[in-house]
Amino acid sequence: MGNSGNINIKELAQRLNLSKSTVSRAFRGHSDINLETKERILKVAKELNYQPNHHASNLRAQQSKNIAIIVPEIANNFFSQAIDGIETVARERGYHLLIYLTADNFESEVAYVNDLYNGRADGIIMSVSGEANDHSYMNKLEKKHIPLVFFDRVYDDINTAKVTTNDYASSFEATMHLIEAGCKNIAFLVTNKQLSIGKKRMQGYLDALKHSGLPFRDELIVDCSNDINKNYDILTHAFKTLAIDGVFASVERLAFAAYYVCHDMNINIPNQVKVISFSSLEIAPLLNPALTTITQPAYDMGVQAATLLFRMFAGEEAVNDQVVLSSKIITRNSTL
Amino acid sequence: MGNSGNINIKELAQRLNLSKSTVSRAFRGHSDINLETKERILKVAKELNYQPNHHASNLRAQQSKNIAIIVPEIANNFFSQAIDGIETVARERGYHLLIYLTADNFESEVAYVNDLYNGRADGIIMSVSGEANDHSYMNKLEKKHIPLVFFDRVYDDINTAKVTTNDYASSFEATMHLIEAGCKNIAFLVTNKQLSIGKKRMQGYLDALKHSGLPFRDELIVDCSNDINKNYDILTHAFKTLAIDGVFASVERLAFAAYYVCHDMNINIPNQVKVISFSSLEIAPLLNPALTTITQPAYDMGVQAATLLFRMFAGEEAVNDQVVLSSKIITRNSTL
DNA sequence: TTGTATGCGTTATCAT
DNA sequence: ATGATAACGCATACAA
Repeated sequence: MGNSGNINIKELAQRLNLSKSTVSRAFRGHSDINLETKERILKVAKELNYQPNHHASNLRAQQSKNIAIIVPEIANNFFSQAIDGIETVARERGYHLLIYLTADNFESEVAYVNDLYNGRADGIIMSVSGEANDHSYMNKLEKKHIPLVFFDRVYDDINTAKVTTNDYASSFEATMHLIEAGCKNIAFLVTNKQLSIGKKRMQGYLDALKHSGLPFRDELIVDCSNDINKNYDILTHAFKTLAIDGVFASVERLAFAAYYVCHDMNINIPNQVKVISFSSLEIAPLLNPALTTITQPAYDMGVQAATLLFRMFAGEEAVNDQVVLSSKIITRNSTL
Repeated sequence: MGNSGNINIKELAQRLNLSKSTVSRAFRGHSDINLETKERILKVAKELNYQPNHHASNLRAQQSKNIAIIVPEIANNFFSQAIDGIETVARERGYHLLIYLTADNFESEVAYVNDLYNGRADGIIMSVSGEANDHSYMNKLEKKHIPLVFFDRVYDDINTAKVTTNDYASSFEATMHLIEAGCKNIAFLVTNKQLSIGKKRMQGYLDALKHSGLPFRDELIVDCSNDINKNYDILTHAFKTLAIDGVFASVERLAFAAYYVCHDMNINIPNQVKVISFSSLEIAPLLNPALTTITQPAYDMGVQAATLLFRMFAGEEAVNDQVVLSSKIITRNSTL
């Protein structure tokens, strides 16, 4: 038997009475090779379960056919749908997907990126962690010629391709929607005010208030955490003290927290408080009450991000490409 | 400048006036090396962004430090939570995660598995596609010494480590719950009757009927698809014709479909129809009405699956390990 | 059309 | 403690 099941090109060539090069040619597209020889090789290869070793091939080719996806979390409607989109494009092109979860931890993010300088991935698609820090470390990627595409949550100061949605405009619109529904004390729920995405959404909120002549109250910007229990407490306190009659959640998770709190405090949605939220939840209509959402084209964003990355692989200077897709506000009972 | 940003061990050694071997030693744990030399090497390496090439290292070591995860879909509460669990364990051990989505397509599954014989991954964690077919092709993995762990959706005839939940028992219990709530005509919603997981859950349903002396009606086994519109039609027809007063959804998605249909047909849940479902939805309490669920420990299953895989990496004969975790029935308003 | 030889970047063995 | 060298498995340039 020998080392059963670990046949390499050399052994295969011996069994076929051919040279390694000829066998190799059978597996590559180009290079001349006799059709019959090729078929004979492939047939035996299949029988013996031979496949060219990935590391050896890639060491020569200096590429991995891997794409690294770095996201804060995966158990999240938005990100899982986006990954789905990336997968569709990557699979078409024969690329593989590596997944990294930062849990919004900046150190993890840095560690992952640093771990990708070694050829494990040919490119990176990333939605950045929530923490505000020095991210110049990312510039090293450029030096290594590893293409990078940001999506949704981006670092504005890093010069690379980006796929985002019209956060400012839809936030403005969402806030106007609440105002038109009669809300006067609208809370804006954020997880991280510093993050560019939080800023843009907040700016839309602020400008809508101003546009409508409503006063801005700093307390109504409710800075939440990633901890579900803490958020419950934060929101409970907010509802107790702020006379809130409208909630704009910049992130799905915070809308759910608001639902739980309102339920427990016997606050009726939408009669006493109206709620709108960024959300990719497909069953938003099934909630009690059905949630009015600003729905981002998550899947499509993934497709676009992957497409940009492949453009960069092809040598096109896509670094400056900024794709902006539109979110859609879907009105449901929570803002009736 | 030269080929900027693509420094290798040879160049690094030259700049340091050292040999490749010494530089290499600085990066590996073992082998003797002068501490000062080591620090000097690491310092310069960091400055130049040098990292040992992944393909070269792995070609030598004959391993990739990659784990392949093959699942039907990722935009799914259960699977994304399970992946989260796998990630936690894998990250701890310095392993990377490759993700493959089969969309319940058997050909894709086969293609992916076949694509993993080449060293790209050291092991596979898999939840199988829904189609019933000949899966003996998987035995090749064993020959290649690529450890395999199934979770949740398994092929019973493939002899390898498995992580599942007590599907039969919890299905029995779930059905009993409906019966005790007064249901007489309980529909069982499946996506694929052939798949082992569907069978086990169905058996629990059947035995509970028998146990309670309720008649079994074949029409009440409602075979659904993966297409959301088709399911809507199938269920609408079922509700129109079968006098259903209870629904047991073997899969989350089908419970949602039932919710939509009931809403549109003005069927009140739980007054006219009670609904229970396998589900990993974290916001089940927020649904209208709150959904009674059989909740699988998704995250934990991922952790267990990964742990088993590492045990196999370590050479332990875990092939026969069958971990069975318990699901939990959480009663909510949909079965009140 | 096929074979020979070299190098991809690393690490382990053996020498010094 | 450090250096020279072979080998991991493959794919190409060149020779035949």
